[in-house]
Amino acid sequence: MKERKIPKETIDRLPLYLRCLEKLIEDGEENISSKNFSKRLNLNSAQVRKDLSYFGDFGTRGVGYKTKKLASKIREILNLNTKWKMALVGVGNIGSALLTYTGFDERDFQVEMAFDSDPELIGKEINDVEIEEVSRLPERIEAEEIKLGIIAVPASAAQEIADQMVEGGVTGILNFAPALLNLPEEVRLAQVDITKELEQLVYYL
Amino acid sequence: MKERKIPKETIDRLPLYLRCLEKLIEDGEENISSKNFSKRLNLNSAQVRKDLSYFGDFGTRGVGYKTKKLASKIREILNLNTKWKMALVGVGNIGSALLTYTGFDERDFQVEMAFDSDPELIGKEINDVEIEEVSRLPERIEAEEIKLGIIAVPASAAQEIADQMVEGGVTGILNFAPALLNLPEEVRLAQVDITKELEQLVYYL
DNA sequence: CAGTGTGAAGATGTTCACAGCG
DNA sequence: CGCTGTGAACATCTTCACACTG
Repeated sequence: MKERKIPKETIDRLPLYLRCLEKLIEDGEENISSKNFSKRLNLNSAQVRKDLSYFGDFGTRGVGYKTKKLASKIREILNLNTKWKMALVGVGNIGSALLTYTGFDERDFQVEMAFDSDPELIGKEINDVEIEEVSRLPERIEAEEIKLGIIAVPASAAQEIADQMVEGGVTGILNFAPALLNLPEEVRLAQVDITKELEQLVYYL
Repeated sequence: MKERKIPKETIDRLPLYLRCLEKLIEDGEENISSKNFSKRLNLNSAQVRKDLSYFGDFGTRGVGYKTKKLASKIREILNLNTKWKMALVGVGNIGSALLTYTGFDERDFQVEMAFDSDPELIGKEINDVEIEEVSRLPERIEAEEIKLGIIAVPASAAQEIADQMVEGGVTGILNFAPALLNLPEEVRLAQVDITKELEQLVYYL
């Protein structure tokens, strides 16, 4: 293992490796080669080996990678050994879908609190989460030490919410609003932009 | 303008340019320089100029780009001059959020039909769209000449739905299921993978 | 001897720097 | 004179090819 800088593309692929491994483990597979891996994920096998080698020598020459050991290693690399509690802001279409979303691995991610500005919604419960008044956001996430925020408000309100999240001590934001957020250096952003995806998609059609 | 191959990263940025331009137009701005553009989008100004120059010489030296002209040019490049009708499959959390989603520019994208396998849902209407039996999917999208499909079913069912969409003549798929789809060469895929985004995000925290 | 780990080559994307135009 | 458009330099990422090992 070398102390090289890790390409962000490699980080991009780690979740895919992990997902693939978990399927293999379920099927009772004990080992997987980079070749087999690469076939399943439509990658080059050298890519797989290089990606994994950034983090250590996990493989066995002549054999491949042990599925369980590698999965556990990747979970460790990705910081998936604590359950991440998240604060959701904006309980509209997307927000309420996320509150009942079953796609998160419950081991890893959980929406712990939800906020909205609509008085009609305050106090309601969705999936055991009570919707709170958005003005309490910074105070509440600070008190509960929540480090992950999800923004599901209209674009026009997104920056303000982001600022409040940062104020409350969040270090990562998942943003569904089609807005460019200005964040301090140390706060990481992941953007999910459905319209942008569609616009790109139709370019190629 | 050269006949060079256009980087996919450039295509990635076009929707952002467009969104920025539309805001500028709203504000009554007639021109924008690559420098100003780059500040708003956190890019290098040479990047902006290079991206735009792939499609023609849209700028005026000493002045910049005409906001309206450029916006209209980008819409043309992205194929946003027809309204894209979409077929949604899977009216669960995410699916129903998409049916009432107001984030699509209605000029460009519209969910035209929706399908599910749950008999409880068939026949119901959400936002003027009647939910149909998923077995009718290929036939119906072929009849209506729908070219864009949205997959919002569990990962285990995603490939099957994708196949049926292709059978019905879809040429682009937006997939929300955390599954790797196998598609014919000519069908384009856009993937929205919330859990993957979160997993990447926490790597950096 | 099959399959990893990795330098080196190749491909792709970004930034610099400046000629040249309006 | 300011700003575009663009070769050339630079940076990053991917793939090749093979030495080496379990």
